[in-house]
Amino acid sequence: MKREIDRSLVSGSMAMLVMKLLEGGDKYGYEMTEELRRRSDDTFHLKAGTLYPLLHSLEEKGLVEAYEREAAAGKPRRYYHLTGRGRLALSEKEETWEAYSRAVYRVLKGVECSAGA
Amino acid sequence: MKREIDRSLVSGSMAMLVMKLLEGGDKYGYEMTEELRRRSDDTFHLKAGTLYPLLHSLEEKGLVEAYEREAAAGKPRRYYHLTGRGRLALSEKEETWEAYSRAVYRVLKGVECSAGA
DNA sequence: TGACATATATAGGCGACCGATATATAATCC
DNA sequence: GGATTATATATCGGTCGCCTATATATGTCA
Repeated sequence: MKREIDRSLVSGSMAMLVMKLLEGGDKYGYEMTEELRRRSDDTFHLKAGTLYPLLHSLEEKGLVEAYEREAAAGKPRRYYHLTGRGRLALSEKEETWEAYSRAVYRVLKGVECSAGA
Repeated sequence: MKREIDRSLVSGSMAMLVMKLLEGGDKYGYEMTEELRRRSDDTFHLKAGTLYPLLHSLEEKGLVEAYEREAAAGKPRRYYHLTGRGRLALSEKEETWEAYSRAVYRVLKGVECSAGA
């Protein structure tokens, strides 16, 4: 079931979603793409070309920390850990998201704010 | 009250919101920025530099039609009308938006899909 | 006269995200 | 043995959404 989402609507929230995944425990990149796809019910297809630069930029900002660990087989994995500042940034982004989606809802459903319409 | 939203989260849905405004009747550009600000409870500050190019592109795609009308005073106003194709595109965008925000909700709230977590 | 609100318009730029491509390792299949 | 696929990370170049800055013209009010 491929419910591919219009890319123009998907912008901006990937950093929040990735950090949200890390809230539940340290993870490596490839794992995140899989988990995001599963948890979003196949809605988000986070690409490698998006994810890895995103993780690097989060690391630069001190929102995540990385460490390498060998896997049972294959290439060693680069795990990411959400820092304290990362948790703070995440909760801010969540608040922002909720305000944003509430506002969209208000416009779409025609809810007027105190002015009865 | 200035609840300015992080721009990186606001991307992508402006075309939908603008068409939604036009669903309630023909409007001119400046009017839309005011109404969007009001209907979103001061969350969306749609700028002229965003709106007018957006309206032009919607017109090119045949989703809206424009006509000029003189105002009681000041510059003549350019009204926009949502076409049939525009209404169709709008309802698609609304569906897309709802699927997207539902998916974000699922990730944020940790709702697993049938796999009990 | 000069500031401000109304009203539309474009150029230039920034940043998010993706496609294409490259890399290395291991398993599977023929 | 060779080809393909899955795992795993990485970068470059490009597209596209939105904004800042700027320009334009008109009317009002101090």
